Amino acid sequence: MATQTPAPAAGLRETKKHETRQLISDHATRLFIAQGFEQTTIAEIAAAARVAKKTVTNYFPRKEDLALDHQEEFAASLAAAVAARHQGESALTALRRAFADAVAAQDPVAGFSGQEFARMIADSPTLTACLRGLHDQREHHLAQALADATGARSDDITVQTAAALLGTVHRVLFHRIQTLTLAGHPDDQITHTIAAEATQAFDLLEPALRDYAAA
Amino acid sequence: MATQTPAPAAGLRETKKHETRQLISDHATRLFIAQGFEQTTIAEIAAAARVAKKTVTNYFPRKEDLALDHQEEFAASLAAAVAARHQGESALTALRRAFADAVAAQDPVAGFSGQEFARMIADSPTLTACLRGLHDQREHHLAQALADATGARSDDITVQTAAALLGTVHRVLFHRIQTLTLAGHPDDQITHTIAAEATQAFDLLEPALRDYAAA
DNA sequence: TCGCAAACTTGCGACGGAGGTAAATTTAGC
DNA sequence: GCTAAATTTACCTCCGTCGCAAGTTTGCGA
Repeated sequence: MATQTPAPAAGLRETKKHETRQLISDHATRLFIAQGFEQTTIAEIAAAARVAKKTVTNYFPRKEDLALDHQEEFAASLAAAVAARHQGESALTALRRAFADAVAAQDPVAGFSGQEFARMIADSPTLTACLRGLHDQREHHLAQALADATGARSDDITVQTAAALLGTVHRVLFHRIQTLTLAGHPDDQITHTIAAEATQAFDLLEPALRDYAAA
Repeated sequence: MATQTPAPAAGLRETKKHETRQLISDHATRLFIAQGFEQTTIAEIAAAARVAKKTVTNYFPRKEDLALDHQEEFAASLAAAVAARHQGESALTALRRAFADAVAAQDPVAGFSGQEFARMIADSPTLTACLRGLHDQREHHLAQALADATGARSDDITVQTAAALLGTVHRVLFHRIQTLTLAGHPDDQITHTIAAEATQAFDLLEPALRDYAAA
């Protein structure tokens, strides 16, 4: 009886691990938003969460990891959209749809992160640099997905350029959402504004990439 | 006679300052290339140049500044090309010309930095992140130049998108030159290869931006 | 024309925070 | 209880920043 471990979820150990991680993350975001990212030390976060400093850096190797969550999901989002495109749909069309859906859902991954969060990022050079890196990773993953879709090599100049242009439009719109959020616009208004601007921006790429990577 | 100071250059102080700066910079690049960026400490550089640690960080606030020179020139290059465009020439055409010229001249600012230097950057996450930041600054300056040229606001979505797309093509080609350099291709061959690829890449933007910001 | 003192700049040692290693201690799972 | 993993503790290096001393330029008066 006592040895019947597998049934109740995934063991106490795993549970506590996730709890600790969440505990640290929660205290971190709270302190970051309250005092700013650069102004908050890892020691403070550890003290607030009642754990050792090493435990913090164990779960989150870099300080930025404490602030920016869902990095993997973000980096993979564009590649996933291309991989999941409909029959006969081009990469551009799939990415238009993916963006429109994310905006309609006011997805944090698209840039709807809340005003305080946007302020935290904007005020921290470290975090803006980190965000740039994430956009870059996202572009690389997209290039890989386009290479898979077209049969070309991922370092082919056409693939690279297509991925860069598509990723760039997403990046510009992401920043636009951030800027509007920072300026205090309500999410519903942003959703409306961005929809029109996205059409405009993506339309620029239509002649260049209309049929690129059509399934 | 002895009091005739103004004629010989710009004073003893300025001279020594530049000498010290150059001395530090030279030792830094030598060590970086020899052992890698991350593996070289500021203390080592200071010891090699026979100055105090603080003197190094005084001339070069961040460690990256020791490796990446001509940052201002790089960041301003695209904006300058647009500002100096010919009569009736569009921004796209001006930037095509600027890139072609830089490639023909094998300009370091376009990516012709030498194999060892390219290796140093590629091997260092810090430096690649810094380079991303420079591309970003370059895009911002370009957006400002486009805003000036068209009379629009620099945070206008059209300006932002145009700057991003144009900057992106330059960025992709820059990385391409770096990659080829890293792979050991001689500069003359790269020049030839890149010329064709640049035509291809810029052509993608022709339908979108053919007459944008035409003077 | 000359000297002199105030203001600025350069160089220096010391400190705080991020990130990492190694060993000791606790705690889940068997 | 025993093994293994997680957490803690202590310690270290290195980057980047903060007061302090020394030297140089400049403004002013003689």
